[in-house]
Amino acid sequence: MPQPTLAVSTVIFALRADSSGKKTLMLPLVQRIREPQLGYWALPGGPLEGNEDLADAAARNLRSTTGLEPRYLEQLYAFGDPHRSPDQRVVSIVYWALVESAEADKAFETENVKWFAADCLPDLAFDHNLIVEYALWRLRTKLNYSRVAHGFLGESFTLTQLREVYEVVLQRDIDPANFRRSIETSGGIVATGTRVSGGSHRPPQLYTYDRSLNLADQGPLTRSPKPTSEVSKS
Amino acid sequence: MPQPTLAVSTVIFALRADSSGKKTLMLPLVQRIREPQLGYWALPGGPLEGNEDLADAAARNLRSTTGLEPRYLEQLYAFGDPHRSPDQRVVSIVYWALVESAEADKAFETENVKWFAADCLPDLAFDHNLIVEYALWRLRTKLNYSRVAHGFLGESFTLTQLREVYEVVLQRDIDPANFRRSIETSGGIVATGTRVSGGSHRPPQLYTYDRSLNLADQGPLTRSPKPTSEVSKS
DNA sequence: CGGGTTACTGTCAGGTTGACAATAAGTAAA
DNA sequence: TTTACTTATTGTCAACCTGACAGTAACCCG
Repeated sequence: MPQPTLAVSTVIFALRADSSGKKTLMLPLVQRIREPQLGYWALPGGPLEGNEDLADAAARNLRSTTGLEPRYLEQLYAFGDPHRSPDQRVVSIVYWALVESAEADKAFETENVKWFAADCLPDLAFDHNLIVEYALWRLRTKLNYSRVAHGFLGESFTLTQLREVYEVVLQRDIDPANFRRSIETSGGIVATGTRVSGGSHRPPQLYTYDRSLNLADQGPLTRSPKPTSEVSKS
Repeated sequence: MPQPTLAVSTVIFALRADSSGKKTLMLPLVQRIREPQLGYWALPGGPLEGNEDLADAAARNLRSTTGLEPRYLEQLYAFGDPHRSPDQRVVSIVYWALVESAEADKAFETENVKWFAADCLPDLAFDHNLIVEYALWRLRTKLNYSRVAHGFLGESFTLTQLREVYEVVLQRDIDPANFRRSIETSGGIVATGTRVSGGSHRPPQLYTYDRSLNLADQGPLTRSPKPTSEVSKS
């Protein structure tokens, strides 16, 4: 009895402007260029190579698909239903990733790679609709109790930018005052002191995530934060 | 380049009396009878067979290890570090399971299968210490926002039994009055009307989990509850 | 300098939570 | 039979958290 084929795929999320210009949660898909499911859109993925860690394999095909580095990468689930691929048995270990908005706009798009709005997908290859649905659920759930939101943003950001991430992903308006309070009390964020001028309004302050805290919330699996010499600075 | 070997293992939890008679969170381990890591204790597991779903494979080796049916079974994580097994590349898809206390006591124990207290394990084979640590973290985390606790109990139970599950797993005392209130308001539990007599105190009421709700909390992955004809009963 | 816009602070009512007092309903001992 | 003991169950209260929203601050632009 042959061993099942092992593949690694990734659900890549970014906030980008959709066709109407509104910031939307989007993900890149690739069009299948061979059977089975030729022509269908699918999650980027491929076989596990050589001596590569699972997460590295995910990062690699994220890079080859979008040309970008993920700011957040986490294992989602292993899908192994015997009939999820018509011909041969394939077990897919799926990761989900967040990439920064600013850079995601620079990502290449080709004939066979397109970005789709996460809540408005066509029929995808295999069980990939279910996979995306689950990734979306995980992202939304996790936004509420951990700090994944920074995966969509750059090094520093205003509270309004951070709030916008929540609003777009959770699809509801959030009171700016209450948002500020809850973020400030739950900690993990540090004011840089610098402000963004230029808007025709009071200039907002820039914040950074506190790297001395590790709130990725994966328990014992979390790689311990690299020992930065900055810890003693404050 | 050979495909990595794919294996399925399971962390099985049950509440059982330890040597001193105290209810403890325990798990069964098997002793390795071949290289690599001969003699070390390890999680029960084995290769994926034929046309079997991943969860079925986990359930199968849970049955063959403990002789019991799990009351709860969920995928934990796929471990694929290239060096986790010395000789060949093995990717393990690990599940975690809860079995009912009453029955767990009937489970067979042999020379090569023993139960260990979850918080007091020897050095295990491969990366299995890390795996158990993560499973334990997941169990404790999940106890707080979902209804997994019933996986340790039978069909019906008193609130004290339910509370005891929380106390043993989370290793802290819980106020019975507050526990009752929080369980009652969060719902999902139904009084059966019958009481347990025999104790030298006021007889407690028996409760059942409300099967019409699905609070396993796996989002879209949750198999929808079997359409029972009982739904229309109430 | 005044209007427009967003940043930020303050307040208040309602809900939730933990600590703990009080009562209920059994068994067992006196 | 009455009292003691044990757990079940209900009630109360203060501290805290949250959502709604009013009010002030600081910038740009005309």
